[in-house]
Amino acid sequence: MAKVDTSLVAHLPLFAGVKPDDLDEILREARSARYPKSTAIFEQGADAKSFFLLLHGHVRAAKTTPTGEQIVVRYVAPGETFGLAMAIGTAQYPATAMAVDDSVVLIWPTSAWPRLIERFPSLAANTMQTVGKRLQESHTRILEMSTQQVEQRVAHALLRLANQSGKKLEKGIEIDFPISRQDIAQMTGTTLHTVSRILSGWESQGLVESGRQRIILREPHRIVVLAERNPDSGAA
Amino acid sequence: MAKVDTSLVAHLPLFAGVKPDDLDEILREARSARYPKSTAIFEQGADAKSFFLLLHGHVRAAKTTPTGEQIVVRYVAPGETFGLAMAIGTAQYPATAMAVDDSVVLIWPTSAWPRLIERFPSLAANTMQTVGKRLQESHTRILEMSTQQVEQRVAHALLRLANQSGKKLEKGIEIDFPISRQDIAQMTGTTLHTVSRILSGWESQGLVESGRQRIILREPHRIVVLAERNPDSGAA
DNA sequence: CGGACAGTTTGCGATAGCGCAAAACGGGTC
DNA sequence: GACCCGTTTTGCGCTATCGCAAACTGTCCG
Repeated sequence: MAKVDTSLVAHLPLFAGVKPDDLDEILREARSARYPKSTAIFEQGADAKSFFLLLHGHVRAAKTTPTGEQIVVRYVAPGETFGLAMAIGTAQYPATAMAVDDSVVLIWPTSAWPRLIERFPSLAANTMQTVGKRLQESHTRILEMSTQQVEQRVAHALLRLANQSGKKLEKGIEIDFPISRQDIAQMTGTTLHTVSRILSGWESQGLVESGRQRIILREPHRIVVLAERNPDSGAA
Repeated sequence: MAKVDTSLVAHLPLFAGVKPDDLDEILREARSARYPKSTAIFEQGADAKSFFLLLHGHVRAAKTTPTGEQIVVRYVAPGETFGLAMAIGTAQYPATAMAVDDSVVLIWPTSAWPRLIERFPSLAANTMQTVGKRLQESHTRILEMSTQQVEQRVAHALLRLANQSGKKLEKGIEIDFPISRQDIAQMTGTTLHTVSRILSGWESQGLVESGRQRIILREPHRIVVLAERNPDSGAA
């Protein structure tokens, strides 16, 4: 098993307050693995044998209903953890994780968690913060779904993606991994058709430039305006 | 300050794995307070000076948008904690808490938290579980809002309330605190008008009996069916 | 180079649920 | 016992969004 360079991960929030030597010890318990694009990392409902830290690539966490509909819970960016089922006291993964790009992850066995947090309390504290932040994001999402219309929700979703995984280029900000209209629909609680119509509209106004699983925000500022505008105060 | 009887709270999940003597020490750091019906316990955005454990009554946690719309994040039942901002690393409360019934709470100063979890690690672990559970509930709610129609969401919301705070009586299960159509609307992402229409419909079918801020589920089982039915497989 | 296919666009009805408005209904108060 | 106020009910028109269907397009593959 290849040794993981501590300098690559030392700055991550997860390891804030952990001493270099300790970090070394923590990393020794992990192995790394590569998941090619479009492969599943774990499935919803499967026993949570491991938890993960994403090093490279992008991972989509999605939840499926009994009737087969899906929603995207979140996109994981490099440096973030996922599959933390055990930390929150669940024996099975509550969602499915899939690499949307060729991805490299660190993997710890779930069984190592209790020992790790006992030896390194900041790990527990940092994880708590992470989970807390996700909880607040969920509440924000619920708030948006309750009070905003689809166009605003899509605007917010794209801005968040751009913020989290945007690649700056001359033309604007490009979302740095393949994402389809369907994916955006599943993030915002709508249908791919509606998303397509909205993006078409924006494209003709020069707000975005988009193609097959590719979106560039050309005028982020104007999209912010869209996201925040009160529906009934709009143009004629 | 009146001393809190440890036997009243020892069985709570929050204190699982805490020794009686330790529990005593933990409780010594808390004070208790009474909030009459309809009084605010803390406001969204205010500095998180304290965290709370509900002993009696019911508390509604709600989030308000910049434009004044509200959603109900959750109803707190006796034995549950709320206002855990500091645990999740936030200096301000992300929501407003209001007593919906005369309520009694235990209050710890936020500043006590770091010391408490250091001395009693199970507190931290238990809190992590709680937060994790809430995160999953949020995801479930998002899933429902994305894939189900209003009637099903209302059914789910009422079943959850009945489960959490239902009082069994001969006629059925009564939700044990005052709750308006508006409240239910804010839990399900719809309007009070739509909730009213739905409940009227159910009432005429004998599924519920309801009045001013009062709801009794007369036929929980049939409501479960409603909650789960696939929209397009319904009656003619 | 010619499919074949997944993803995207677009048109066109259908409709669930909203928004407004007005009326009816408790339930507590003086 | 009359009154007042917050809650609930209900009617009615409107529209944002869905759902289906069909055409289109960029990409990968042989």
